[in-house]
Amino acid sequence: MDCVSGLAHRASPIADDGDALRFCSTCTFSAACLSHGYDKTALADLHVLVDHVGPFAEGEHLFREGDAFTAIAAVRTGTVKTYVVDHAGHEQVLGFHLPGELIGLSAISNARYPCNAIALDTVMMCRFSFPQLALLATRMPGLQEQLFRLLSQDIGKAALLAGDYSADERMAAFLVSLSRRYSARGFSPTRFHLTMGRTDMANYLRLAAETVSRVLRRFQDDGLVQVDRRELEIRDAERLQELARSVLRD
Amino acid sequence: MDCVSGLAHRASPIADDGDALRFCSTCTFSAACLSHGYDKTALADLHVLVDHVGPFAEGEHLFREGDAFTAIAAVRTGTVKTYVVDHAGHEQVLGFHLPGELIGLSAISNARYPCNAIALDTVMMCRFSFPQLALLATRMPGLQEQLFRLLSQDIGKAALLAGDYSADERMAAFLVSLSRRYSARGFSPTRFHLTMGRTDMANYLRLAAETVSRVLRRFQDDGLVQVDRRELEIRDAERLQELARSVLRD
DNA sequence: CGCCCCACTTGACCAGCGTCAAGGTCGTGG
DNA sequence: CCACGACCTTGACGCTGGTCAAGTGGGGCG
Repeated sequence: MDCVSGLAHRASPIADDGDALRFCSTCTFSAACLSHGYDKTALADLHVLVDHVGPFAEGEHLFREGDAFTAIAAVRTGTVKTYVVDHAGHEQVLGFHLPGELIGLSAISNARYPCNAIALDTVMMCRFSFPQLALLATRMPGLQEQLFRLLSQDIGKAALLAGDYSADERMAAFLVSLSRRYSARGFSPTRFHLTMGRTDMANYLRLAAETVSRVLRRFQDDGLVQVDRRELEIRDAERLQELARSVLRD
Repeated sequence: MDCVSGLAHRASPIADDGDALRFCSTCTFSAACLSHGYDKTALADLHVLVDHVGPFAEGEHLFREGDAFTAIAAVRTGTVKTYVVDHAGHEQVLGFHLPGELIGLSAISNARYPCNAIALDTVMMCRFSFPQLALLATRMPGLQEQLFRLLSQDIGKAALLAGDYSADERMAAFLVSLSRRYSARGFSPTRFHLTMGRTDMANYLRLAAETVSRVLRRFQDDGLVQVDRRELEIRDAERLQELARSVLRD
């Protein structure tokens, strides 16, 4: 099985021309992100330990809870959902990972993935062998520093949804976060496609799916957003941000 | 001000004899924890960049949100509470740090502390200069690995309380967690002193102080615990763990 | 010794959100 | 074109836990 947690597979439709890396902007971006700058020799060093994997079809698992961890991965295209299932069978969504974002940092501590990862649409990934990355980091202080920084960042992020916020605040924060993240990758900050269903959003925000539906409805009636099925338009970013402020802390 | 976030101060009542490190077991433990083993030369290397700070009196701040970050610190004695204040003035407790536990890992990403830290009783700390630690890590792969592991661990921990659990589950998980952590440091797993007030517990568990009171009362009536003011005895660890299971995921 | 203050407890009430149940709508395949 | 199913919406109702208010009790200080 073509899987992020393995290292054997290296097929990529983009790699066929023998010099794939030049064409993979996300990959270059990820490498730059890791090396914290576009230093040429650093990027070259990083590129040799990058692996392109995918495509994964919608509904396909990238890895499952308990799988051995060997590599961290960056999303190139598509959306990845990470989640755990509690002993009552309820799904707890931990996050949605958009293009350019890293997956797997929380797996380092036990060398096993602590959660499942599934593709919400067609997903392509860049995979970085972690042992090799760590080894390289001992020779590149900038890389080490950046890894520390990325890890540290994720600690704070997790605490974000842990507060006791209202359904409105959660939803607003979620939409603002999506908007900012899409915007950072060059997509429209005001119009985007929700790649996850209402149930996934609900499980992420710790709400019932019905509540998600009702809140979105009310946001629309209040002129904050325009929702049609999974297409979303933000119509009053100002007020939405105001609602999200206490959650996002900015 | 004697503060963890600064590096100038080095006074320690224990350091007076000129060879303090031998006597600071927590410090040695922390160093060992960081180097992931008791390798002698590694410990020696680590010891030279350790700083003993304190004592901090109850209510004294170790650092505040926005302070410049230079060092991570391990609690030697006492309890440290980390928290943020939302724009409505409500305190959100992020964690309680017992002897042997590290503070400050989430500050690496921005080089600023993202939260406040306050002593709940008399607190002594070991401080490790982070730049020096990172430098040393480039020469000691084991240390680097351990730092990655510790950072990664904290990512998962934060997600713990993020689920939508009942008041009972939260409280049970909190007590079981305290019990295990005290036990790991050689204290009794069944009898310990709650160093935080009901309000602090409530703000940590995202409950109202009244609810904390009621749940503890009911736990006592059901024979799960015996509470007298801040003294706590666990009387039925079995059932308490069963209640906490879904939160702790074990 | 006694007063006060603060942390905690207890009770009554209420609201937000989850649950259950019944529609609605879109896309797909026969 | 219709029928089915998945996903979403909408409504009615109830429970958990928050809020408000009134006690209780222990520790510290005069």
